[in-house]
Amino acid sequence: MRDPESVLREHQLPVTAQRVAVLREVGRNPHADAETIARGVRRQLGSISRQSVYNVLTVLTERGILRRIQPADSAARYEDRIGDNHHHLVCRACGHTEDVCCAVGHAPCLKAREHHGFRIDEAEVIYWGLCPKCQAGR
Amino acid sequence: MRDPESVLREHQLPVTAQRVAVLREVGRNPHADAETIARGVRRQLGSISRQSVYNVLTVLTERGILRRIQPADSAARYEDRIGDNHHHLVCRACGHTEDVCCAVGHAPCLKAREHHGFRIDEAEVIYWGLCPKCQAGR
DNA sequence: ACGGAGTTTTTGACATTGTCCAAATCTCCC
DNA sequence: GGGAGATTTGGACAATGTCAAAAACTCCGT
Repeated sequence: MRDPESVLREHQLPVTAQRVAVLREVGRNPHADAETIARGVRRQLGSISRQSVYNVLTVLTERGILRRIQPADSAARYEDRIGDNHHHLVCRACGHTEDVCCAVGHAPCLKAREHHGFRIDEAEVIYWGLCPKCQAGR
Repeated sequence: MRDPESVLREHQLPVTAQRVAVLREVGRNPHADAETIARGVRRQLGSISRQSVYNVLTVLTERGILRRIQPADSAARYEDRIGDNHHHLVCRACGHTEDVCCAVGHAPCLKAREHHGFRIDEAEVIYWGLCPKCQAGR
């Protein structure tokens, strides 16, 4: 991701130390959850409130600067790779997550055969399995 | 789903009033969450503890009698339609969920283009959109 | 039927993840 | 530098689960 401060200015968002630090953390640490991001920000700034982490993540997600993913059995995770509609590979054992390219490239990338009258805007795909480390571990 | 008591016996699970009632509720009410199931069971039996609902749902899921789905922003939901690897259509506004047939029919139904060494066993697909009612509501 | 081993259910505390609200603080613009 | 408006903070609260130990129950053999 580009320089956090510029990103914020481009989106007409006031630049605060908390926002800059959160953006930096997400950039360094893709698929991190709120708590992990908070710890990273505390290393940068000394402290940040839990609520601010959530505020910042929510605003950045609403503006499309970050993307939120919420695989089963884990807290919400955030990433700054956005706009390419990629999918995720999640380890059932340790939760480790990798990006995988979408077959089609734009959302919604899959067509449901029946839609029951829904207006569909996204097809979310999560591949579940065991990562190399957890395969070896047993 | 078939008669709950027979299902339990076939799986060599002790038959208890709680298990029978939970199975019946899930059958009547696909995609219900634990709390909704608990309310339904209470109408049948008078009472059930929260923990028992979780115990029963966990056991039945482990045995493959039920399937658990966990879309973002909602509690875990359960269904008794299993084995056909179908996917889900979820309304962003009200959470209403419909089943949609899988294009391929067996898991994993999609191939990731890269797998990063993962051993993949399932491709989970959720289509997000607005259900007919929520489209009309605005 | 009855007894008893082993499982299930219950109860209540606790954990995690997140939201609500009001007060204090900060950013940006003039 | 001042001030309006947005952001951050702190603390309470909510939802969804899990843990552990005691009580109750199911099933099987007799």
